Amino acid sequence: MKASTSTSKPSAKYHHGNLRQTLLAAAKQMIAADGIESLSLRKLADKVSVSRTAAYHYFDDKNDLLCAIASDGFRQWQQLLKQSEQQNQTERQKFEQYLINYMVFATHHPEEYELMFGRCIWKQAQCTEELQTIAHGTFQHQVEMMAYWQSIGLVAGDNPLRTAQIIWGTLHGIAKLFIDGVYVDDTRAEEIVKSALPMFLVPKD
Amino acid sequence: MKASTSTSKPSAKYHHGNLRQTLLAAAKQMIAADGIESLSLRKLADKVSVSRTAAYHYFDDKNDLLCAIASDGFRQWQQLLKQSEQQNQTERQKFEQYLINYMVFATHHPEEYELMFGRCIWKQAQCTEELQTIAHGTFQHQVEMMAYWQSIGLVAGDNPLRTAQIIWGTLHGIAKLFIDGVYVDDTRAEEIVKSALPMFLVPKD
DNA sequence: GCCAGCATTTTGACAGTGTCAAGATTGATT
DNA sequence: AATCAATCTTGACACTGTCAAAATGCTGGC
Repeated sequence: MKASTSTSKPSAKYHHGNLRQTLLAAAKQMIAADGIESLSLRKLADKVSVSRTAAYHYFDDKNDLLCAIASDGFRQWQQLLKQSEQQNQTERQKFEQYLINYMVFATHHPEEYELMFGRCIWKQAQCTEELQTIAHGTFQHQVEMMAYWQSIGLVAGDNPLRTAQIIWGTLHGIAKLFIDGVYVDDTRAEEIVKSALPMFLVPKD
Repeated sequence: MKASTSTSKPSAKYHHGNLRQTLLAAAKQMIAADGIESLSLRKLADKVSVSRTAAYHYFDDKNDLLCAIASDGFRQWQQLLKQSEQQNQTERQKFEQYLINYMVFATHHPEEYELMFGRCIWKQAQCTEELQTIAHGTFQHQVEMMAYWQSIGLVAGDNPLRTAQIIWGTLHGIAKLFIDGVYVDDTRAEEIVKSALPMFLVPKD
């Protein structure tokens, strides 16, 4: 199979041309609008004006499609991290920025975040090899960053892995309580994270 | 063979007698075994040897049944808290015990925990008035305890609500990462929480 | 040109789901 | 014993994911 370097024209022909991408885009749009659980392959097919089972030529099953969306989410998150790391700031600022980035990403892409880190894929279904790989890479990177910040005396704690787990847990927990609608007050997730920040740092004085 | 041997009353009568309780018990057992999403009203009805729609006489719909299970979960959690609070320990010990209790409850009743705090009910569907009430009470209690520990100089921070949100977020996040299978290493959730504990406390010296 | 072969898409079908409406059964009350 | 309300069952419908087989259109070899 070859990557079609053809003219990317959205024609409504029998052979769609780039159905895989179209499906992914439409699916993302639909879960952003109505949530993961209200996405059905049939509604998706309808939206793209294609038959019910057309998607099965590009995805093994529904789970495979969701995994693909999650993988895209990880790529997006990695790119955002990359951009942010390039700005030259103090390490303290970078750490704070990382926490805020995490929160902003999670709350701005709640459904994709759920796919990336939620039970839907990780517990219930088995995840694609691609997803497994890219997710693991992201986790690894996360731990390494935490370990670094710890090594330079910015972040408290003596066990890097343990500390990374706790900090990530905190971010994840706050994000999920917001996303799932348990925290519904007007408090912004960002502010909560800023409040939590000193907890993680080595005492200054 | 039927599963009716588990219950002490193998009454296969038309009028079941205590179908509501039987349904709840069987449903809990099923979600504990195979997860929330693989619970169907029809399989549940089968297990209890009753017709497909019998449950509709006691529950508005599937969501209503799940809400009832979640409510029971909150009652169970409240009871566990009560027991634990009666033991006379130092406040510091009580705080630690609270964190551990939370983690043990979450990891020992993962599916019920998901119903209590997860998206399934809080985001996707609307929750029962009963659930709303009991859950709100639990949250309130949680915040009050945190505020108290903060007021006596045990827990750090000057904004009780904010601090409660963060600590709860941390617990929730770590719990969910374990429950959803993102944290799969042999590290025990309890130990992670114990590591996190000093983060929350006012520095000793 | 044309036709075989292949990738792509569709149609048909099936089992499973939640849920509503209407009927059947039973225990209790008059 | 007849009636009634609570309880449970049957029938039906729309919706879901997914498989097998058929249909369609593109492309390369003659």
